[in-house]
Amino acid sequence: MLARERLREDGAAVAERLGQRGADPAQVRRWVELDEGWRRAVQQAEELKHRRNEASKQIGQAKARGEDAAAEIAAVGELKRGIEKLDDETATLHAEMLTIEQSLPNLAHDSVPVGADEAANREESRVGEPPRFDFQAQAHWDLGPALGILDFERGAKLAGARFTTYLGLGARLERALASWMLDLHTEEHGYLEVLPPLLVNEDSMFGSGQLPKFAQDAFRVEGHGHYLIPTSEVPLANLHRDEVIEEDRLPLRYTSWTPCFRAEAGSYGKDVRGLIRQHQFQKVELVQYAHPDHSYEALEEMRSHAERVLQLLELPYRVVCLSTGDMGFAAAKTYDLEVWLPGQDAYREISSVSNCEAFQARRANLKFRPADGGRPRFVHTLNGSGLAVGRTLIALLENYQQADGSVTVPEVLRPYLGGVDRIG
RNA sequence: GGAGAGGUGACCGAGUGGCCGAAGGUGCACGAUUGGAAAUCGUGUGUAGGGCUAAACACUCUACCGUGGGUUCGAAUCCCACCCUCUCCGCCA
Repeated sequence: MLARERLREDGAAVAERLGQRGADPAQVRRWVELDEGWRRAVQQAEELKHRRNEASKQIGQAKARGEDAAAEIAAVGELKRGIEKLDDETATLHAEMLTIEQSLPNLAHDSVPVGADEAANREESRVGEPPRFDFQAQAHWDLGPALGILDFERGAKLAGARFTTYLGLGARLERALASWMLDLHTEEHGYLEVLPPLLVNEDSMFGSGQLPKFAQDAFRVEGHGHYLIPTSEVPLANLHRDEVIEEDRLPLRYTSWTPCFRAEAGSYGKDVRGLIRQHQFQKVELVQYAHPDHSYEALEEMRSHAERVLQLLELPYRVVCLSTGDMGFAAAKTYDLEVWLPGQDAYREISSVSNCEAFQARRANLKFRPADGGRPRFVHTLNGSGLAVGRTLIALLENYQQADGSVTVPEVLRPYLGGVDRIG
């Protein structure tokens, strides 16, 4: 959520900037209107409550003296009706304000390119050379089944479209990748490994921004009110919900390897083949709670942590700064890492690293107490994939494929695969 | 799932209708004391929202004692529902 003071004092500018993100500027204007009415009503209601409280005090004292207070009690009845009416009014106005606030996306950072969609994204850098094959490169959806390590038909049989079953070295490679990534982030990048609940409550989904607006994207467990996490960003960003962190503990860095579940509503016909877009996939996630003054340094740092994974795997990739129109709801600035996929002859997203500034912190009430003893302030939260494991496996299969259909295993992973250096 | 106990400020803990935003203690901050420290003494120490203000934790009002409703002139305190924690039983990886 955005800061209310921001909407109040700078409504016109906010409306314009949110318009660049595809939000409806009229919503902001409506909010400003509601806010004026709400504050007026709150003021009146509080005035009446003050009078009621005073009168009640008088009544109490009169009764203590043994006097009859029937007349005073009758007079308070009048106030009560006024309070009730004003309370109803404020509640109605406030409810609509909340609906709007909760549906407004974050404001983009000044350095973000302005544009309607991914066409306006800005390429920041390219690292590594796409491999040249002297044979016809295959896509992972051909390589995997041929090697007997991915089974799309049986995934579909067991669960339906967008589900896959991994077998043998496929399953093991996925596990090895995740395990290696976690070790890298915990041992070299300073993250604390977390194994969180995979089902979370509504408050958690609200805190990180999935609810209420994107309910259709999530799987909800019927009869329990729990949601399957769409990313471990959700539990990690809610870890300190309603807490005040001492400043000297910042930044807090967490990493987690979990399955992620996404309904993929509205993605019909997109990436229907292969592992790219699944209802269930695994991801190693990075989350930081940073001091507001240092969150953009933290963003660059976190991006480098994700890049490191690709560099060590020697996978070619590029870095893209998402435009205002392509960014996610909670983000103020996002870098996507896109890995080269020879089977598709294209760069595809394998990691997304964002600074949400105080957007999630306001929703989840994440604060820190300044070292100078001042009042608690909102932290900045950052999240990034480090990396999407399934997509990393795709990238390995496609980039490391050989003419005979086998796949070599990158050096760094071999210890995690019991020394196996080739699949197939 | 069954039975019981309990949820109060950073923490412990008192409080069964008004004088309670909340005793007392611990912690923390500042001050006194000291050569310095400990001990001791004093003062202060919640969050959110509104108003006022150039701005402000300066002032003022409102709300908050697990959550949401209700009763009452008045609720931490009474009533209802729900959530969570703990203990025992059952079940179970």
